[in-house]
Amino acid sequence: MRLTTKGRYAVTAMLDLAFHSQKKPVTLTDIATRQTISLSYLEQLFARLRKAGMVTGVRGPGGGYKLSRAAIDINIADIIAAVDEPVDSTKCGGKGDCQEGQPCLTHDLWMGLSDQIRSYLKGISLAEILEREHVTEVAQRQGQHVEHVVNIQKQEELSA
Amino acid sequence: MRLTTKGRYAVTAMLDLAFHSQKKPVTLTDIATRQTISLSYLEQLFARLRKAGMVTGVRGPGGGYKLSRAAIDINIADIIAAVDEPVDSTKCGGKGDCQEGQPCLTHDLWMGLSDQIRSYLKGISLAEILEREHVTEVAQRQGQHVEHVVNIQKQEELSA
DNA sequence: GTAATACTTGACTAAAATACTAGGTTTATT
DNA sequence: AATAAACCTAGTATTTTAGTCAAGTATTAC
Repeated sequence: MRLTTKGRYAVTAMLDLAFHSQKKPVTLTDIATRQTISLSYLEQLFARLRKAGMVTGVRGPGGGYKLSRAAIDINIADIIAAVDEPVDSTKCGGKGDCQEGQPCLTHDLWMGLSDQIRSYLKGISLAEILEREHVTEVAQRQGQHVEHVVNIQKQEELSA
Repeated sequence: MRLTTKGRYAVTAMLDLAFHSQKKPVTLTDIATRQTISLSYLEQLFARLRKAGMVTGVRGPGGGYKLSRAAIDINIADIIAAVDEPVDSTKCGGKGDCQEGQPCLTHDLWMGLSDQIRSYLKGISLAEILEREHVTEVAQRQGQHVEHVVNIQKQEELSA
């Protein structure tokens, strides 16, 4: 499990999508504008997210992207895994037969830690982040849409 | 908080150091050999770890590196922070005044998540990882100390 | 059907990070 | 003095990141 800016872009875009695609699909142009990410870079990321089955593209005028599942069923670990190249972090190809068994000692240690982080991020859904952060932070700053937010959360609870 | 191969190398090296520096200092050459990391790369990493006050260098023959504190007082987040360049992940320099307040929405969301990961990793010490992983995995492979392992496992079961 | 809008694909690139190489200088032990 | 080790500095090849650019294909409103 790696945590890079690429993964951050993906999570950021997915959060934006989860927040804005309640009614109609959201265009990548919109996300690119709001999050100041280049459109083509977003296209690359969303191609992977689509292959991973997390988003659905709607073509034609009025189209865009929407989440394939409810926001509560999409976790952070899957988003990051979708856009990241899977790197083989072991030098022995996972066979555990480095010289004298020792070098793989810390490989195992690290991978155990990595798994912990992964399962931790698996336990966090888009919906949870929006719930947790959004209402307190953003609605305050924007000073509006508070009722709207609350309504959306209720809808999500029903569909979950 | 980023999680890259650089951080993994640092954690790996620190785990190796924690494991092998019980009595005398450990040379970077030893770590480089065991973990198949280039010596000079290790030197770069340990220069940062030393500046962060996590390791102490002992010069001269018989010298090497040792932990500055007990392994239980060194956490993973600090190790990664020590070797990583701090990147400003906000486009507005943390001032929160991107256009119309919107772009910083997801910045905040992500940084909240990043803080969660950081505090999670802050709660994991080198000593804990060694305890948790080491005995079961490595000793088995080495084909010795089995009784010792069994005893420790029983202790873990009791404490679990 | 045409046009508008959206998504797809592939080639390319500048900049940064990664991992390493080489060569030195101190410092302390023997 | 010789040696072993940390410590320092600079450079460098490779890979990844974070895009850009160009030319498509697909869908729907009209």
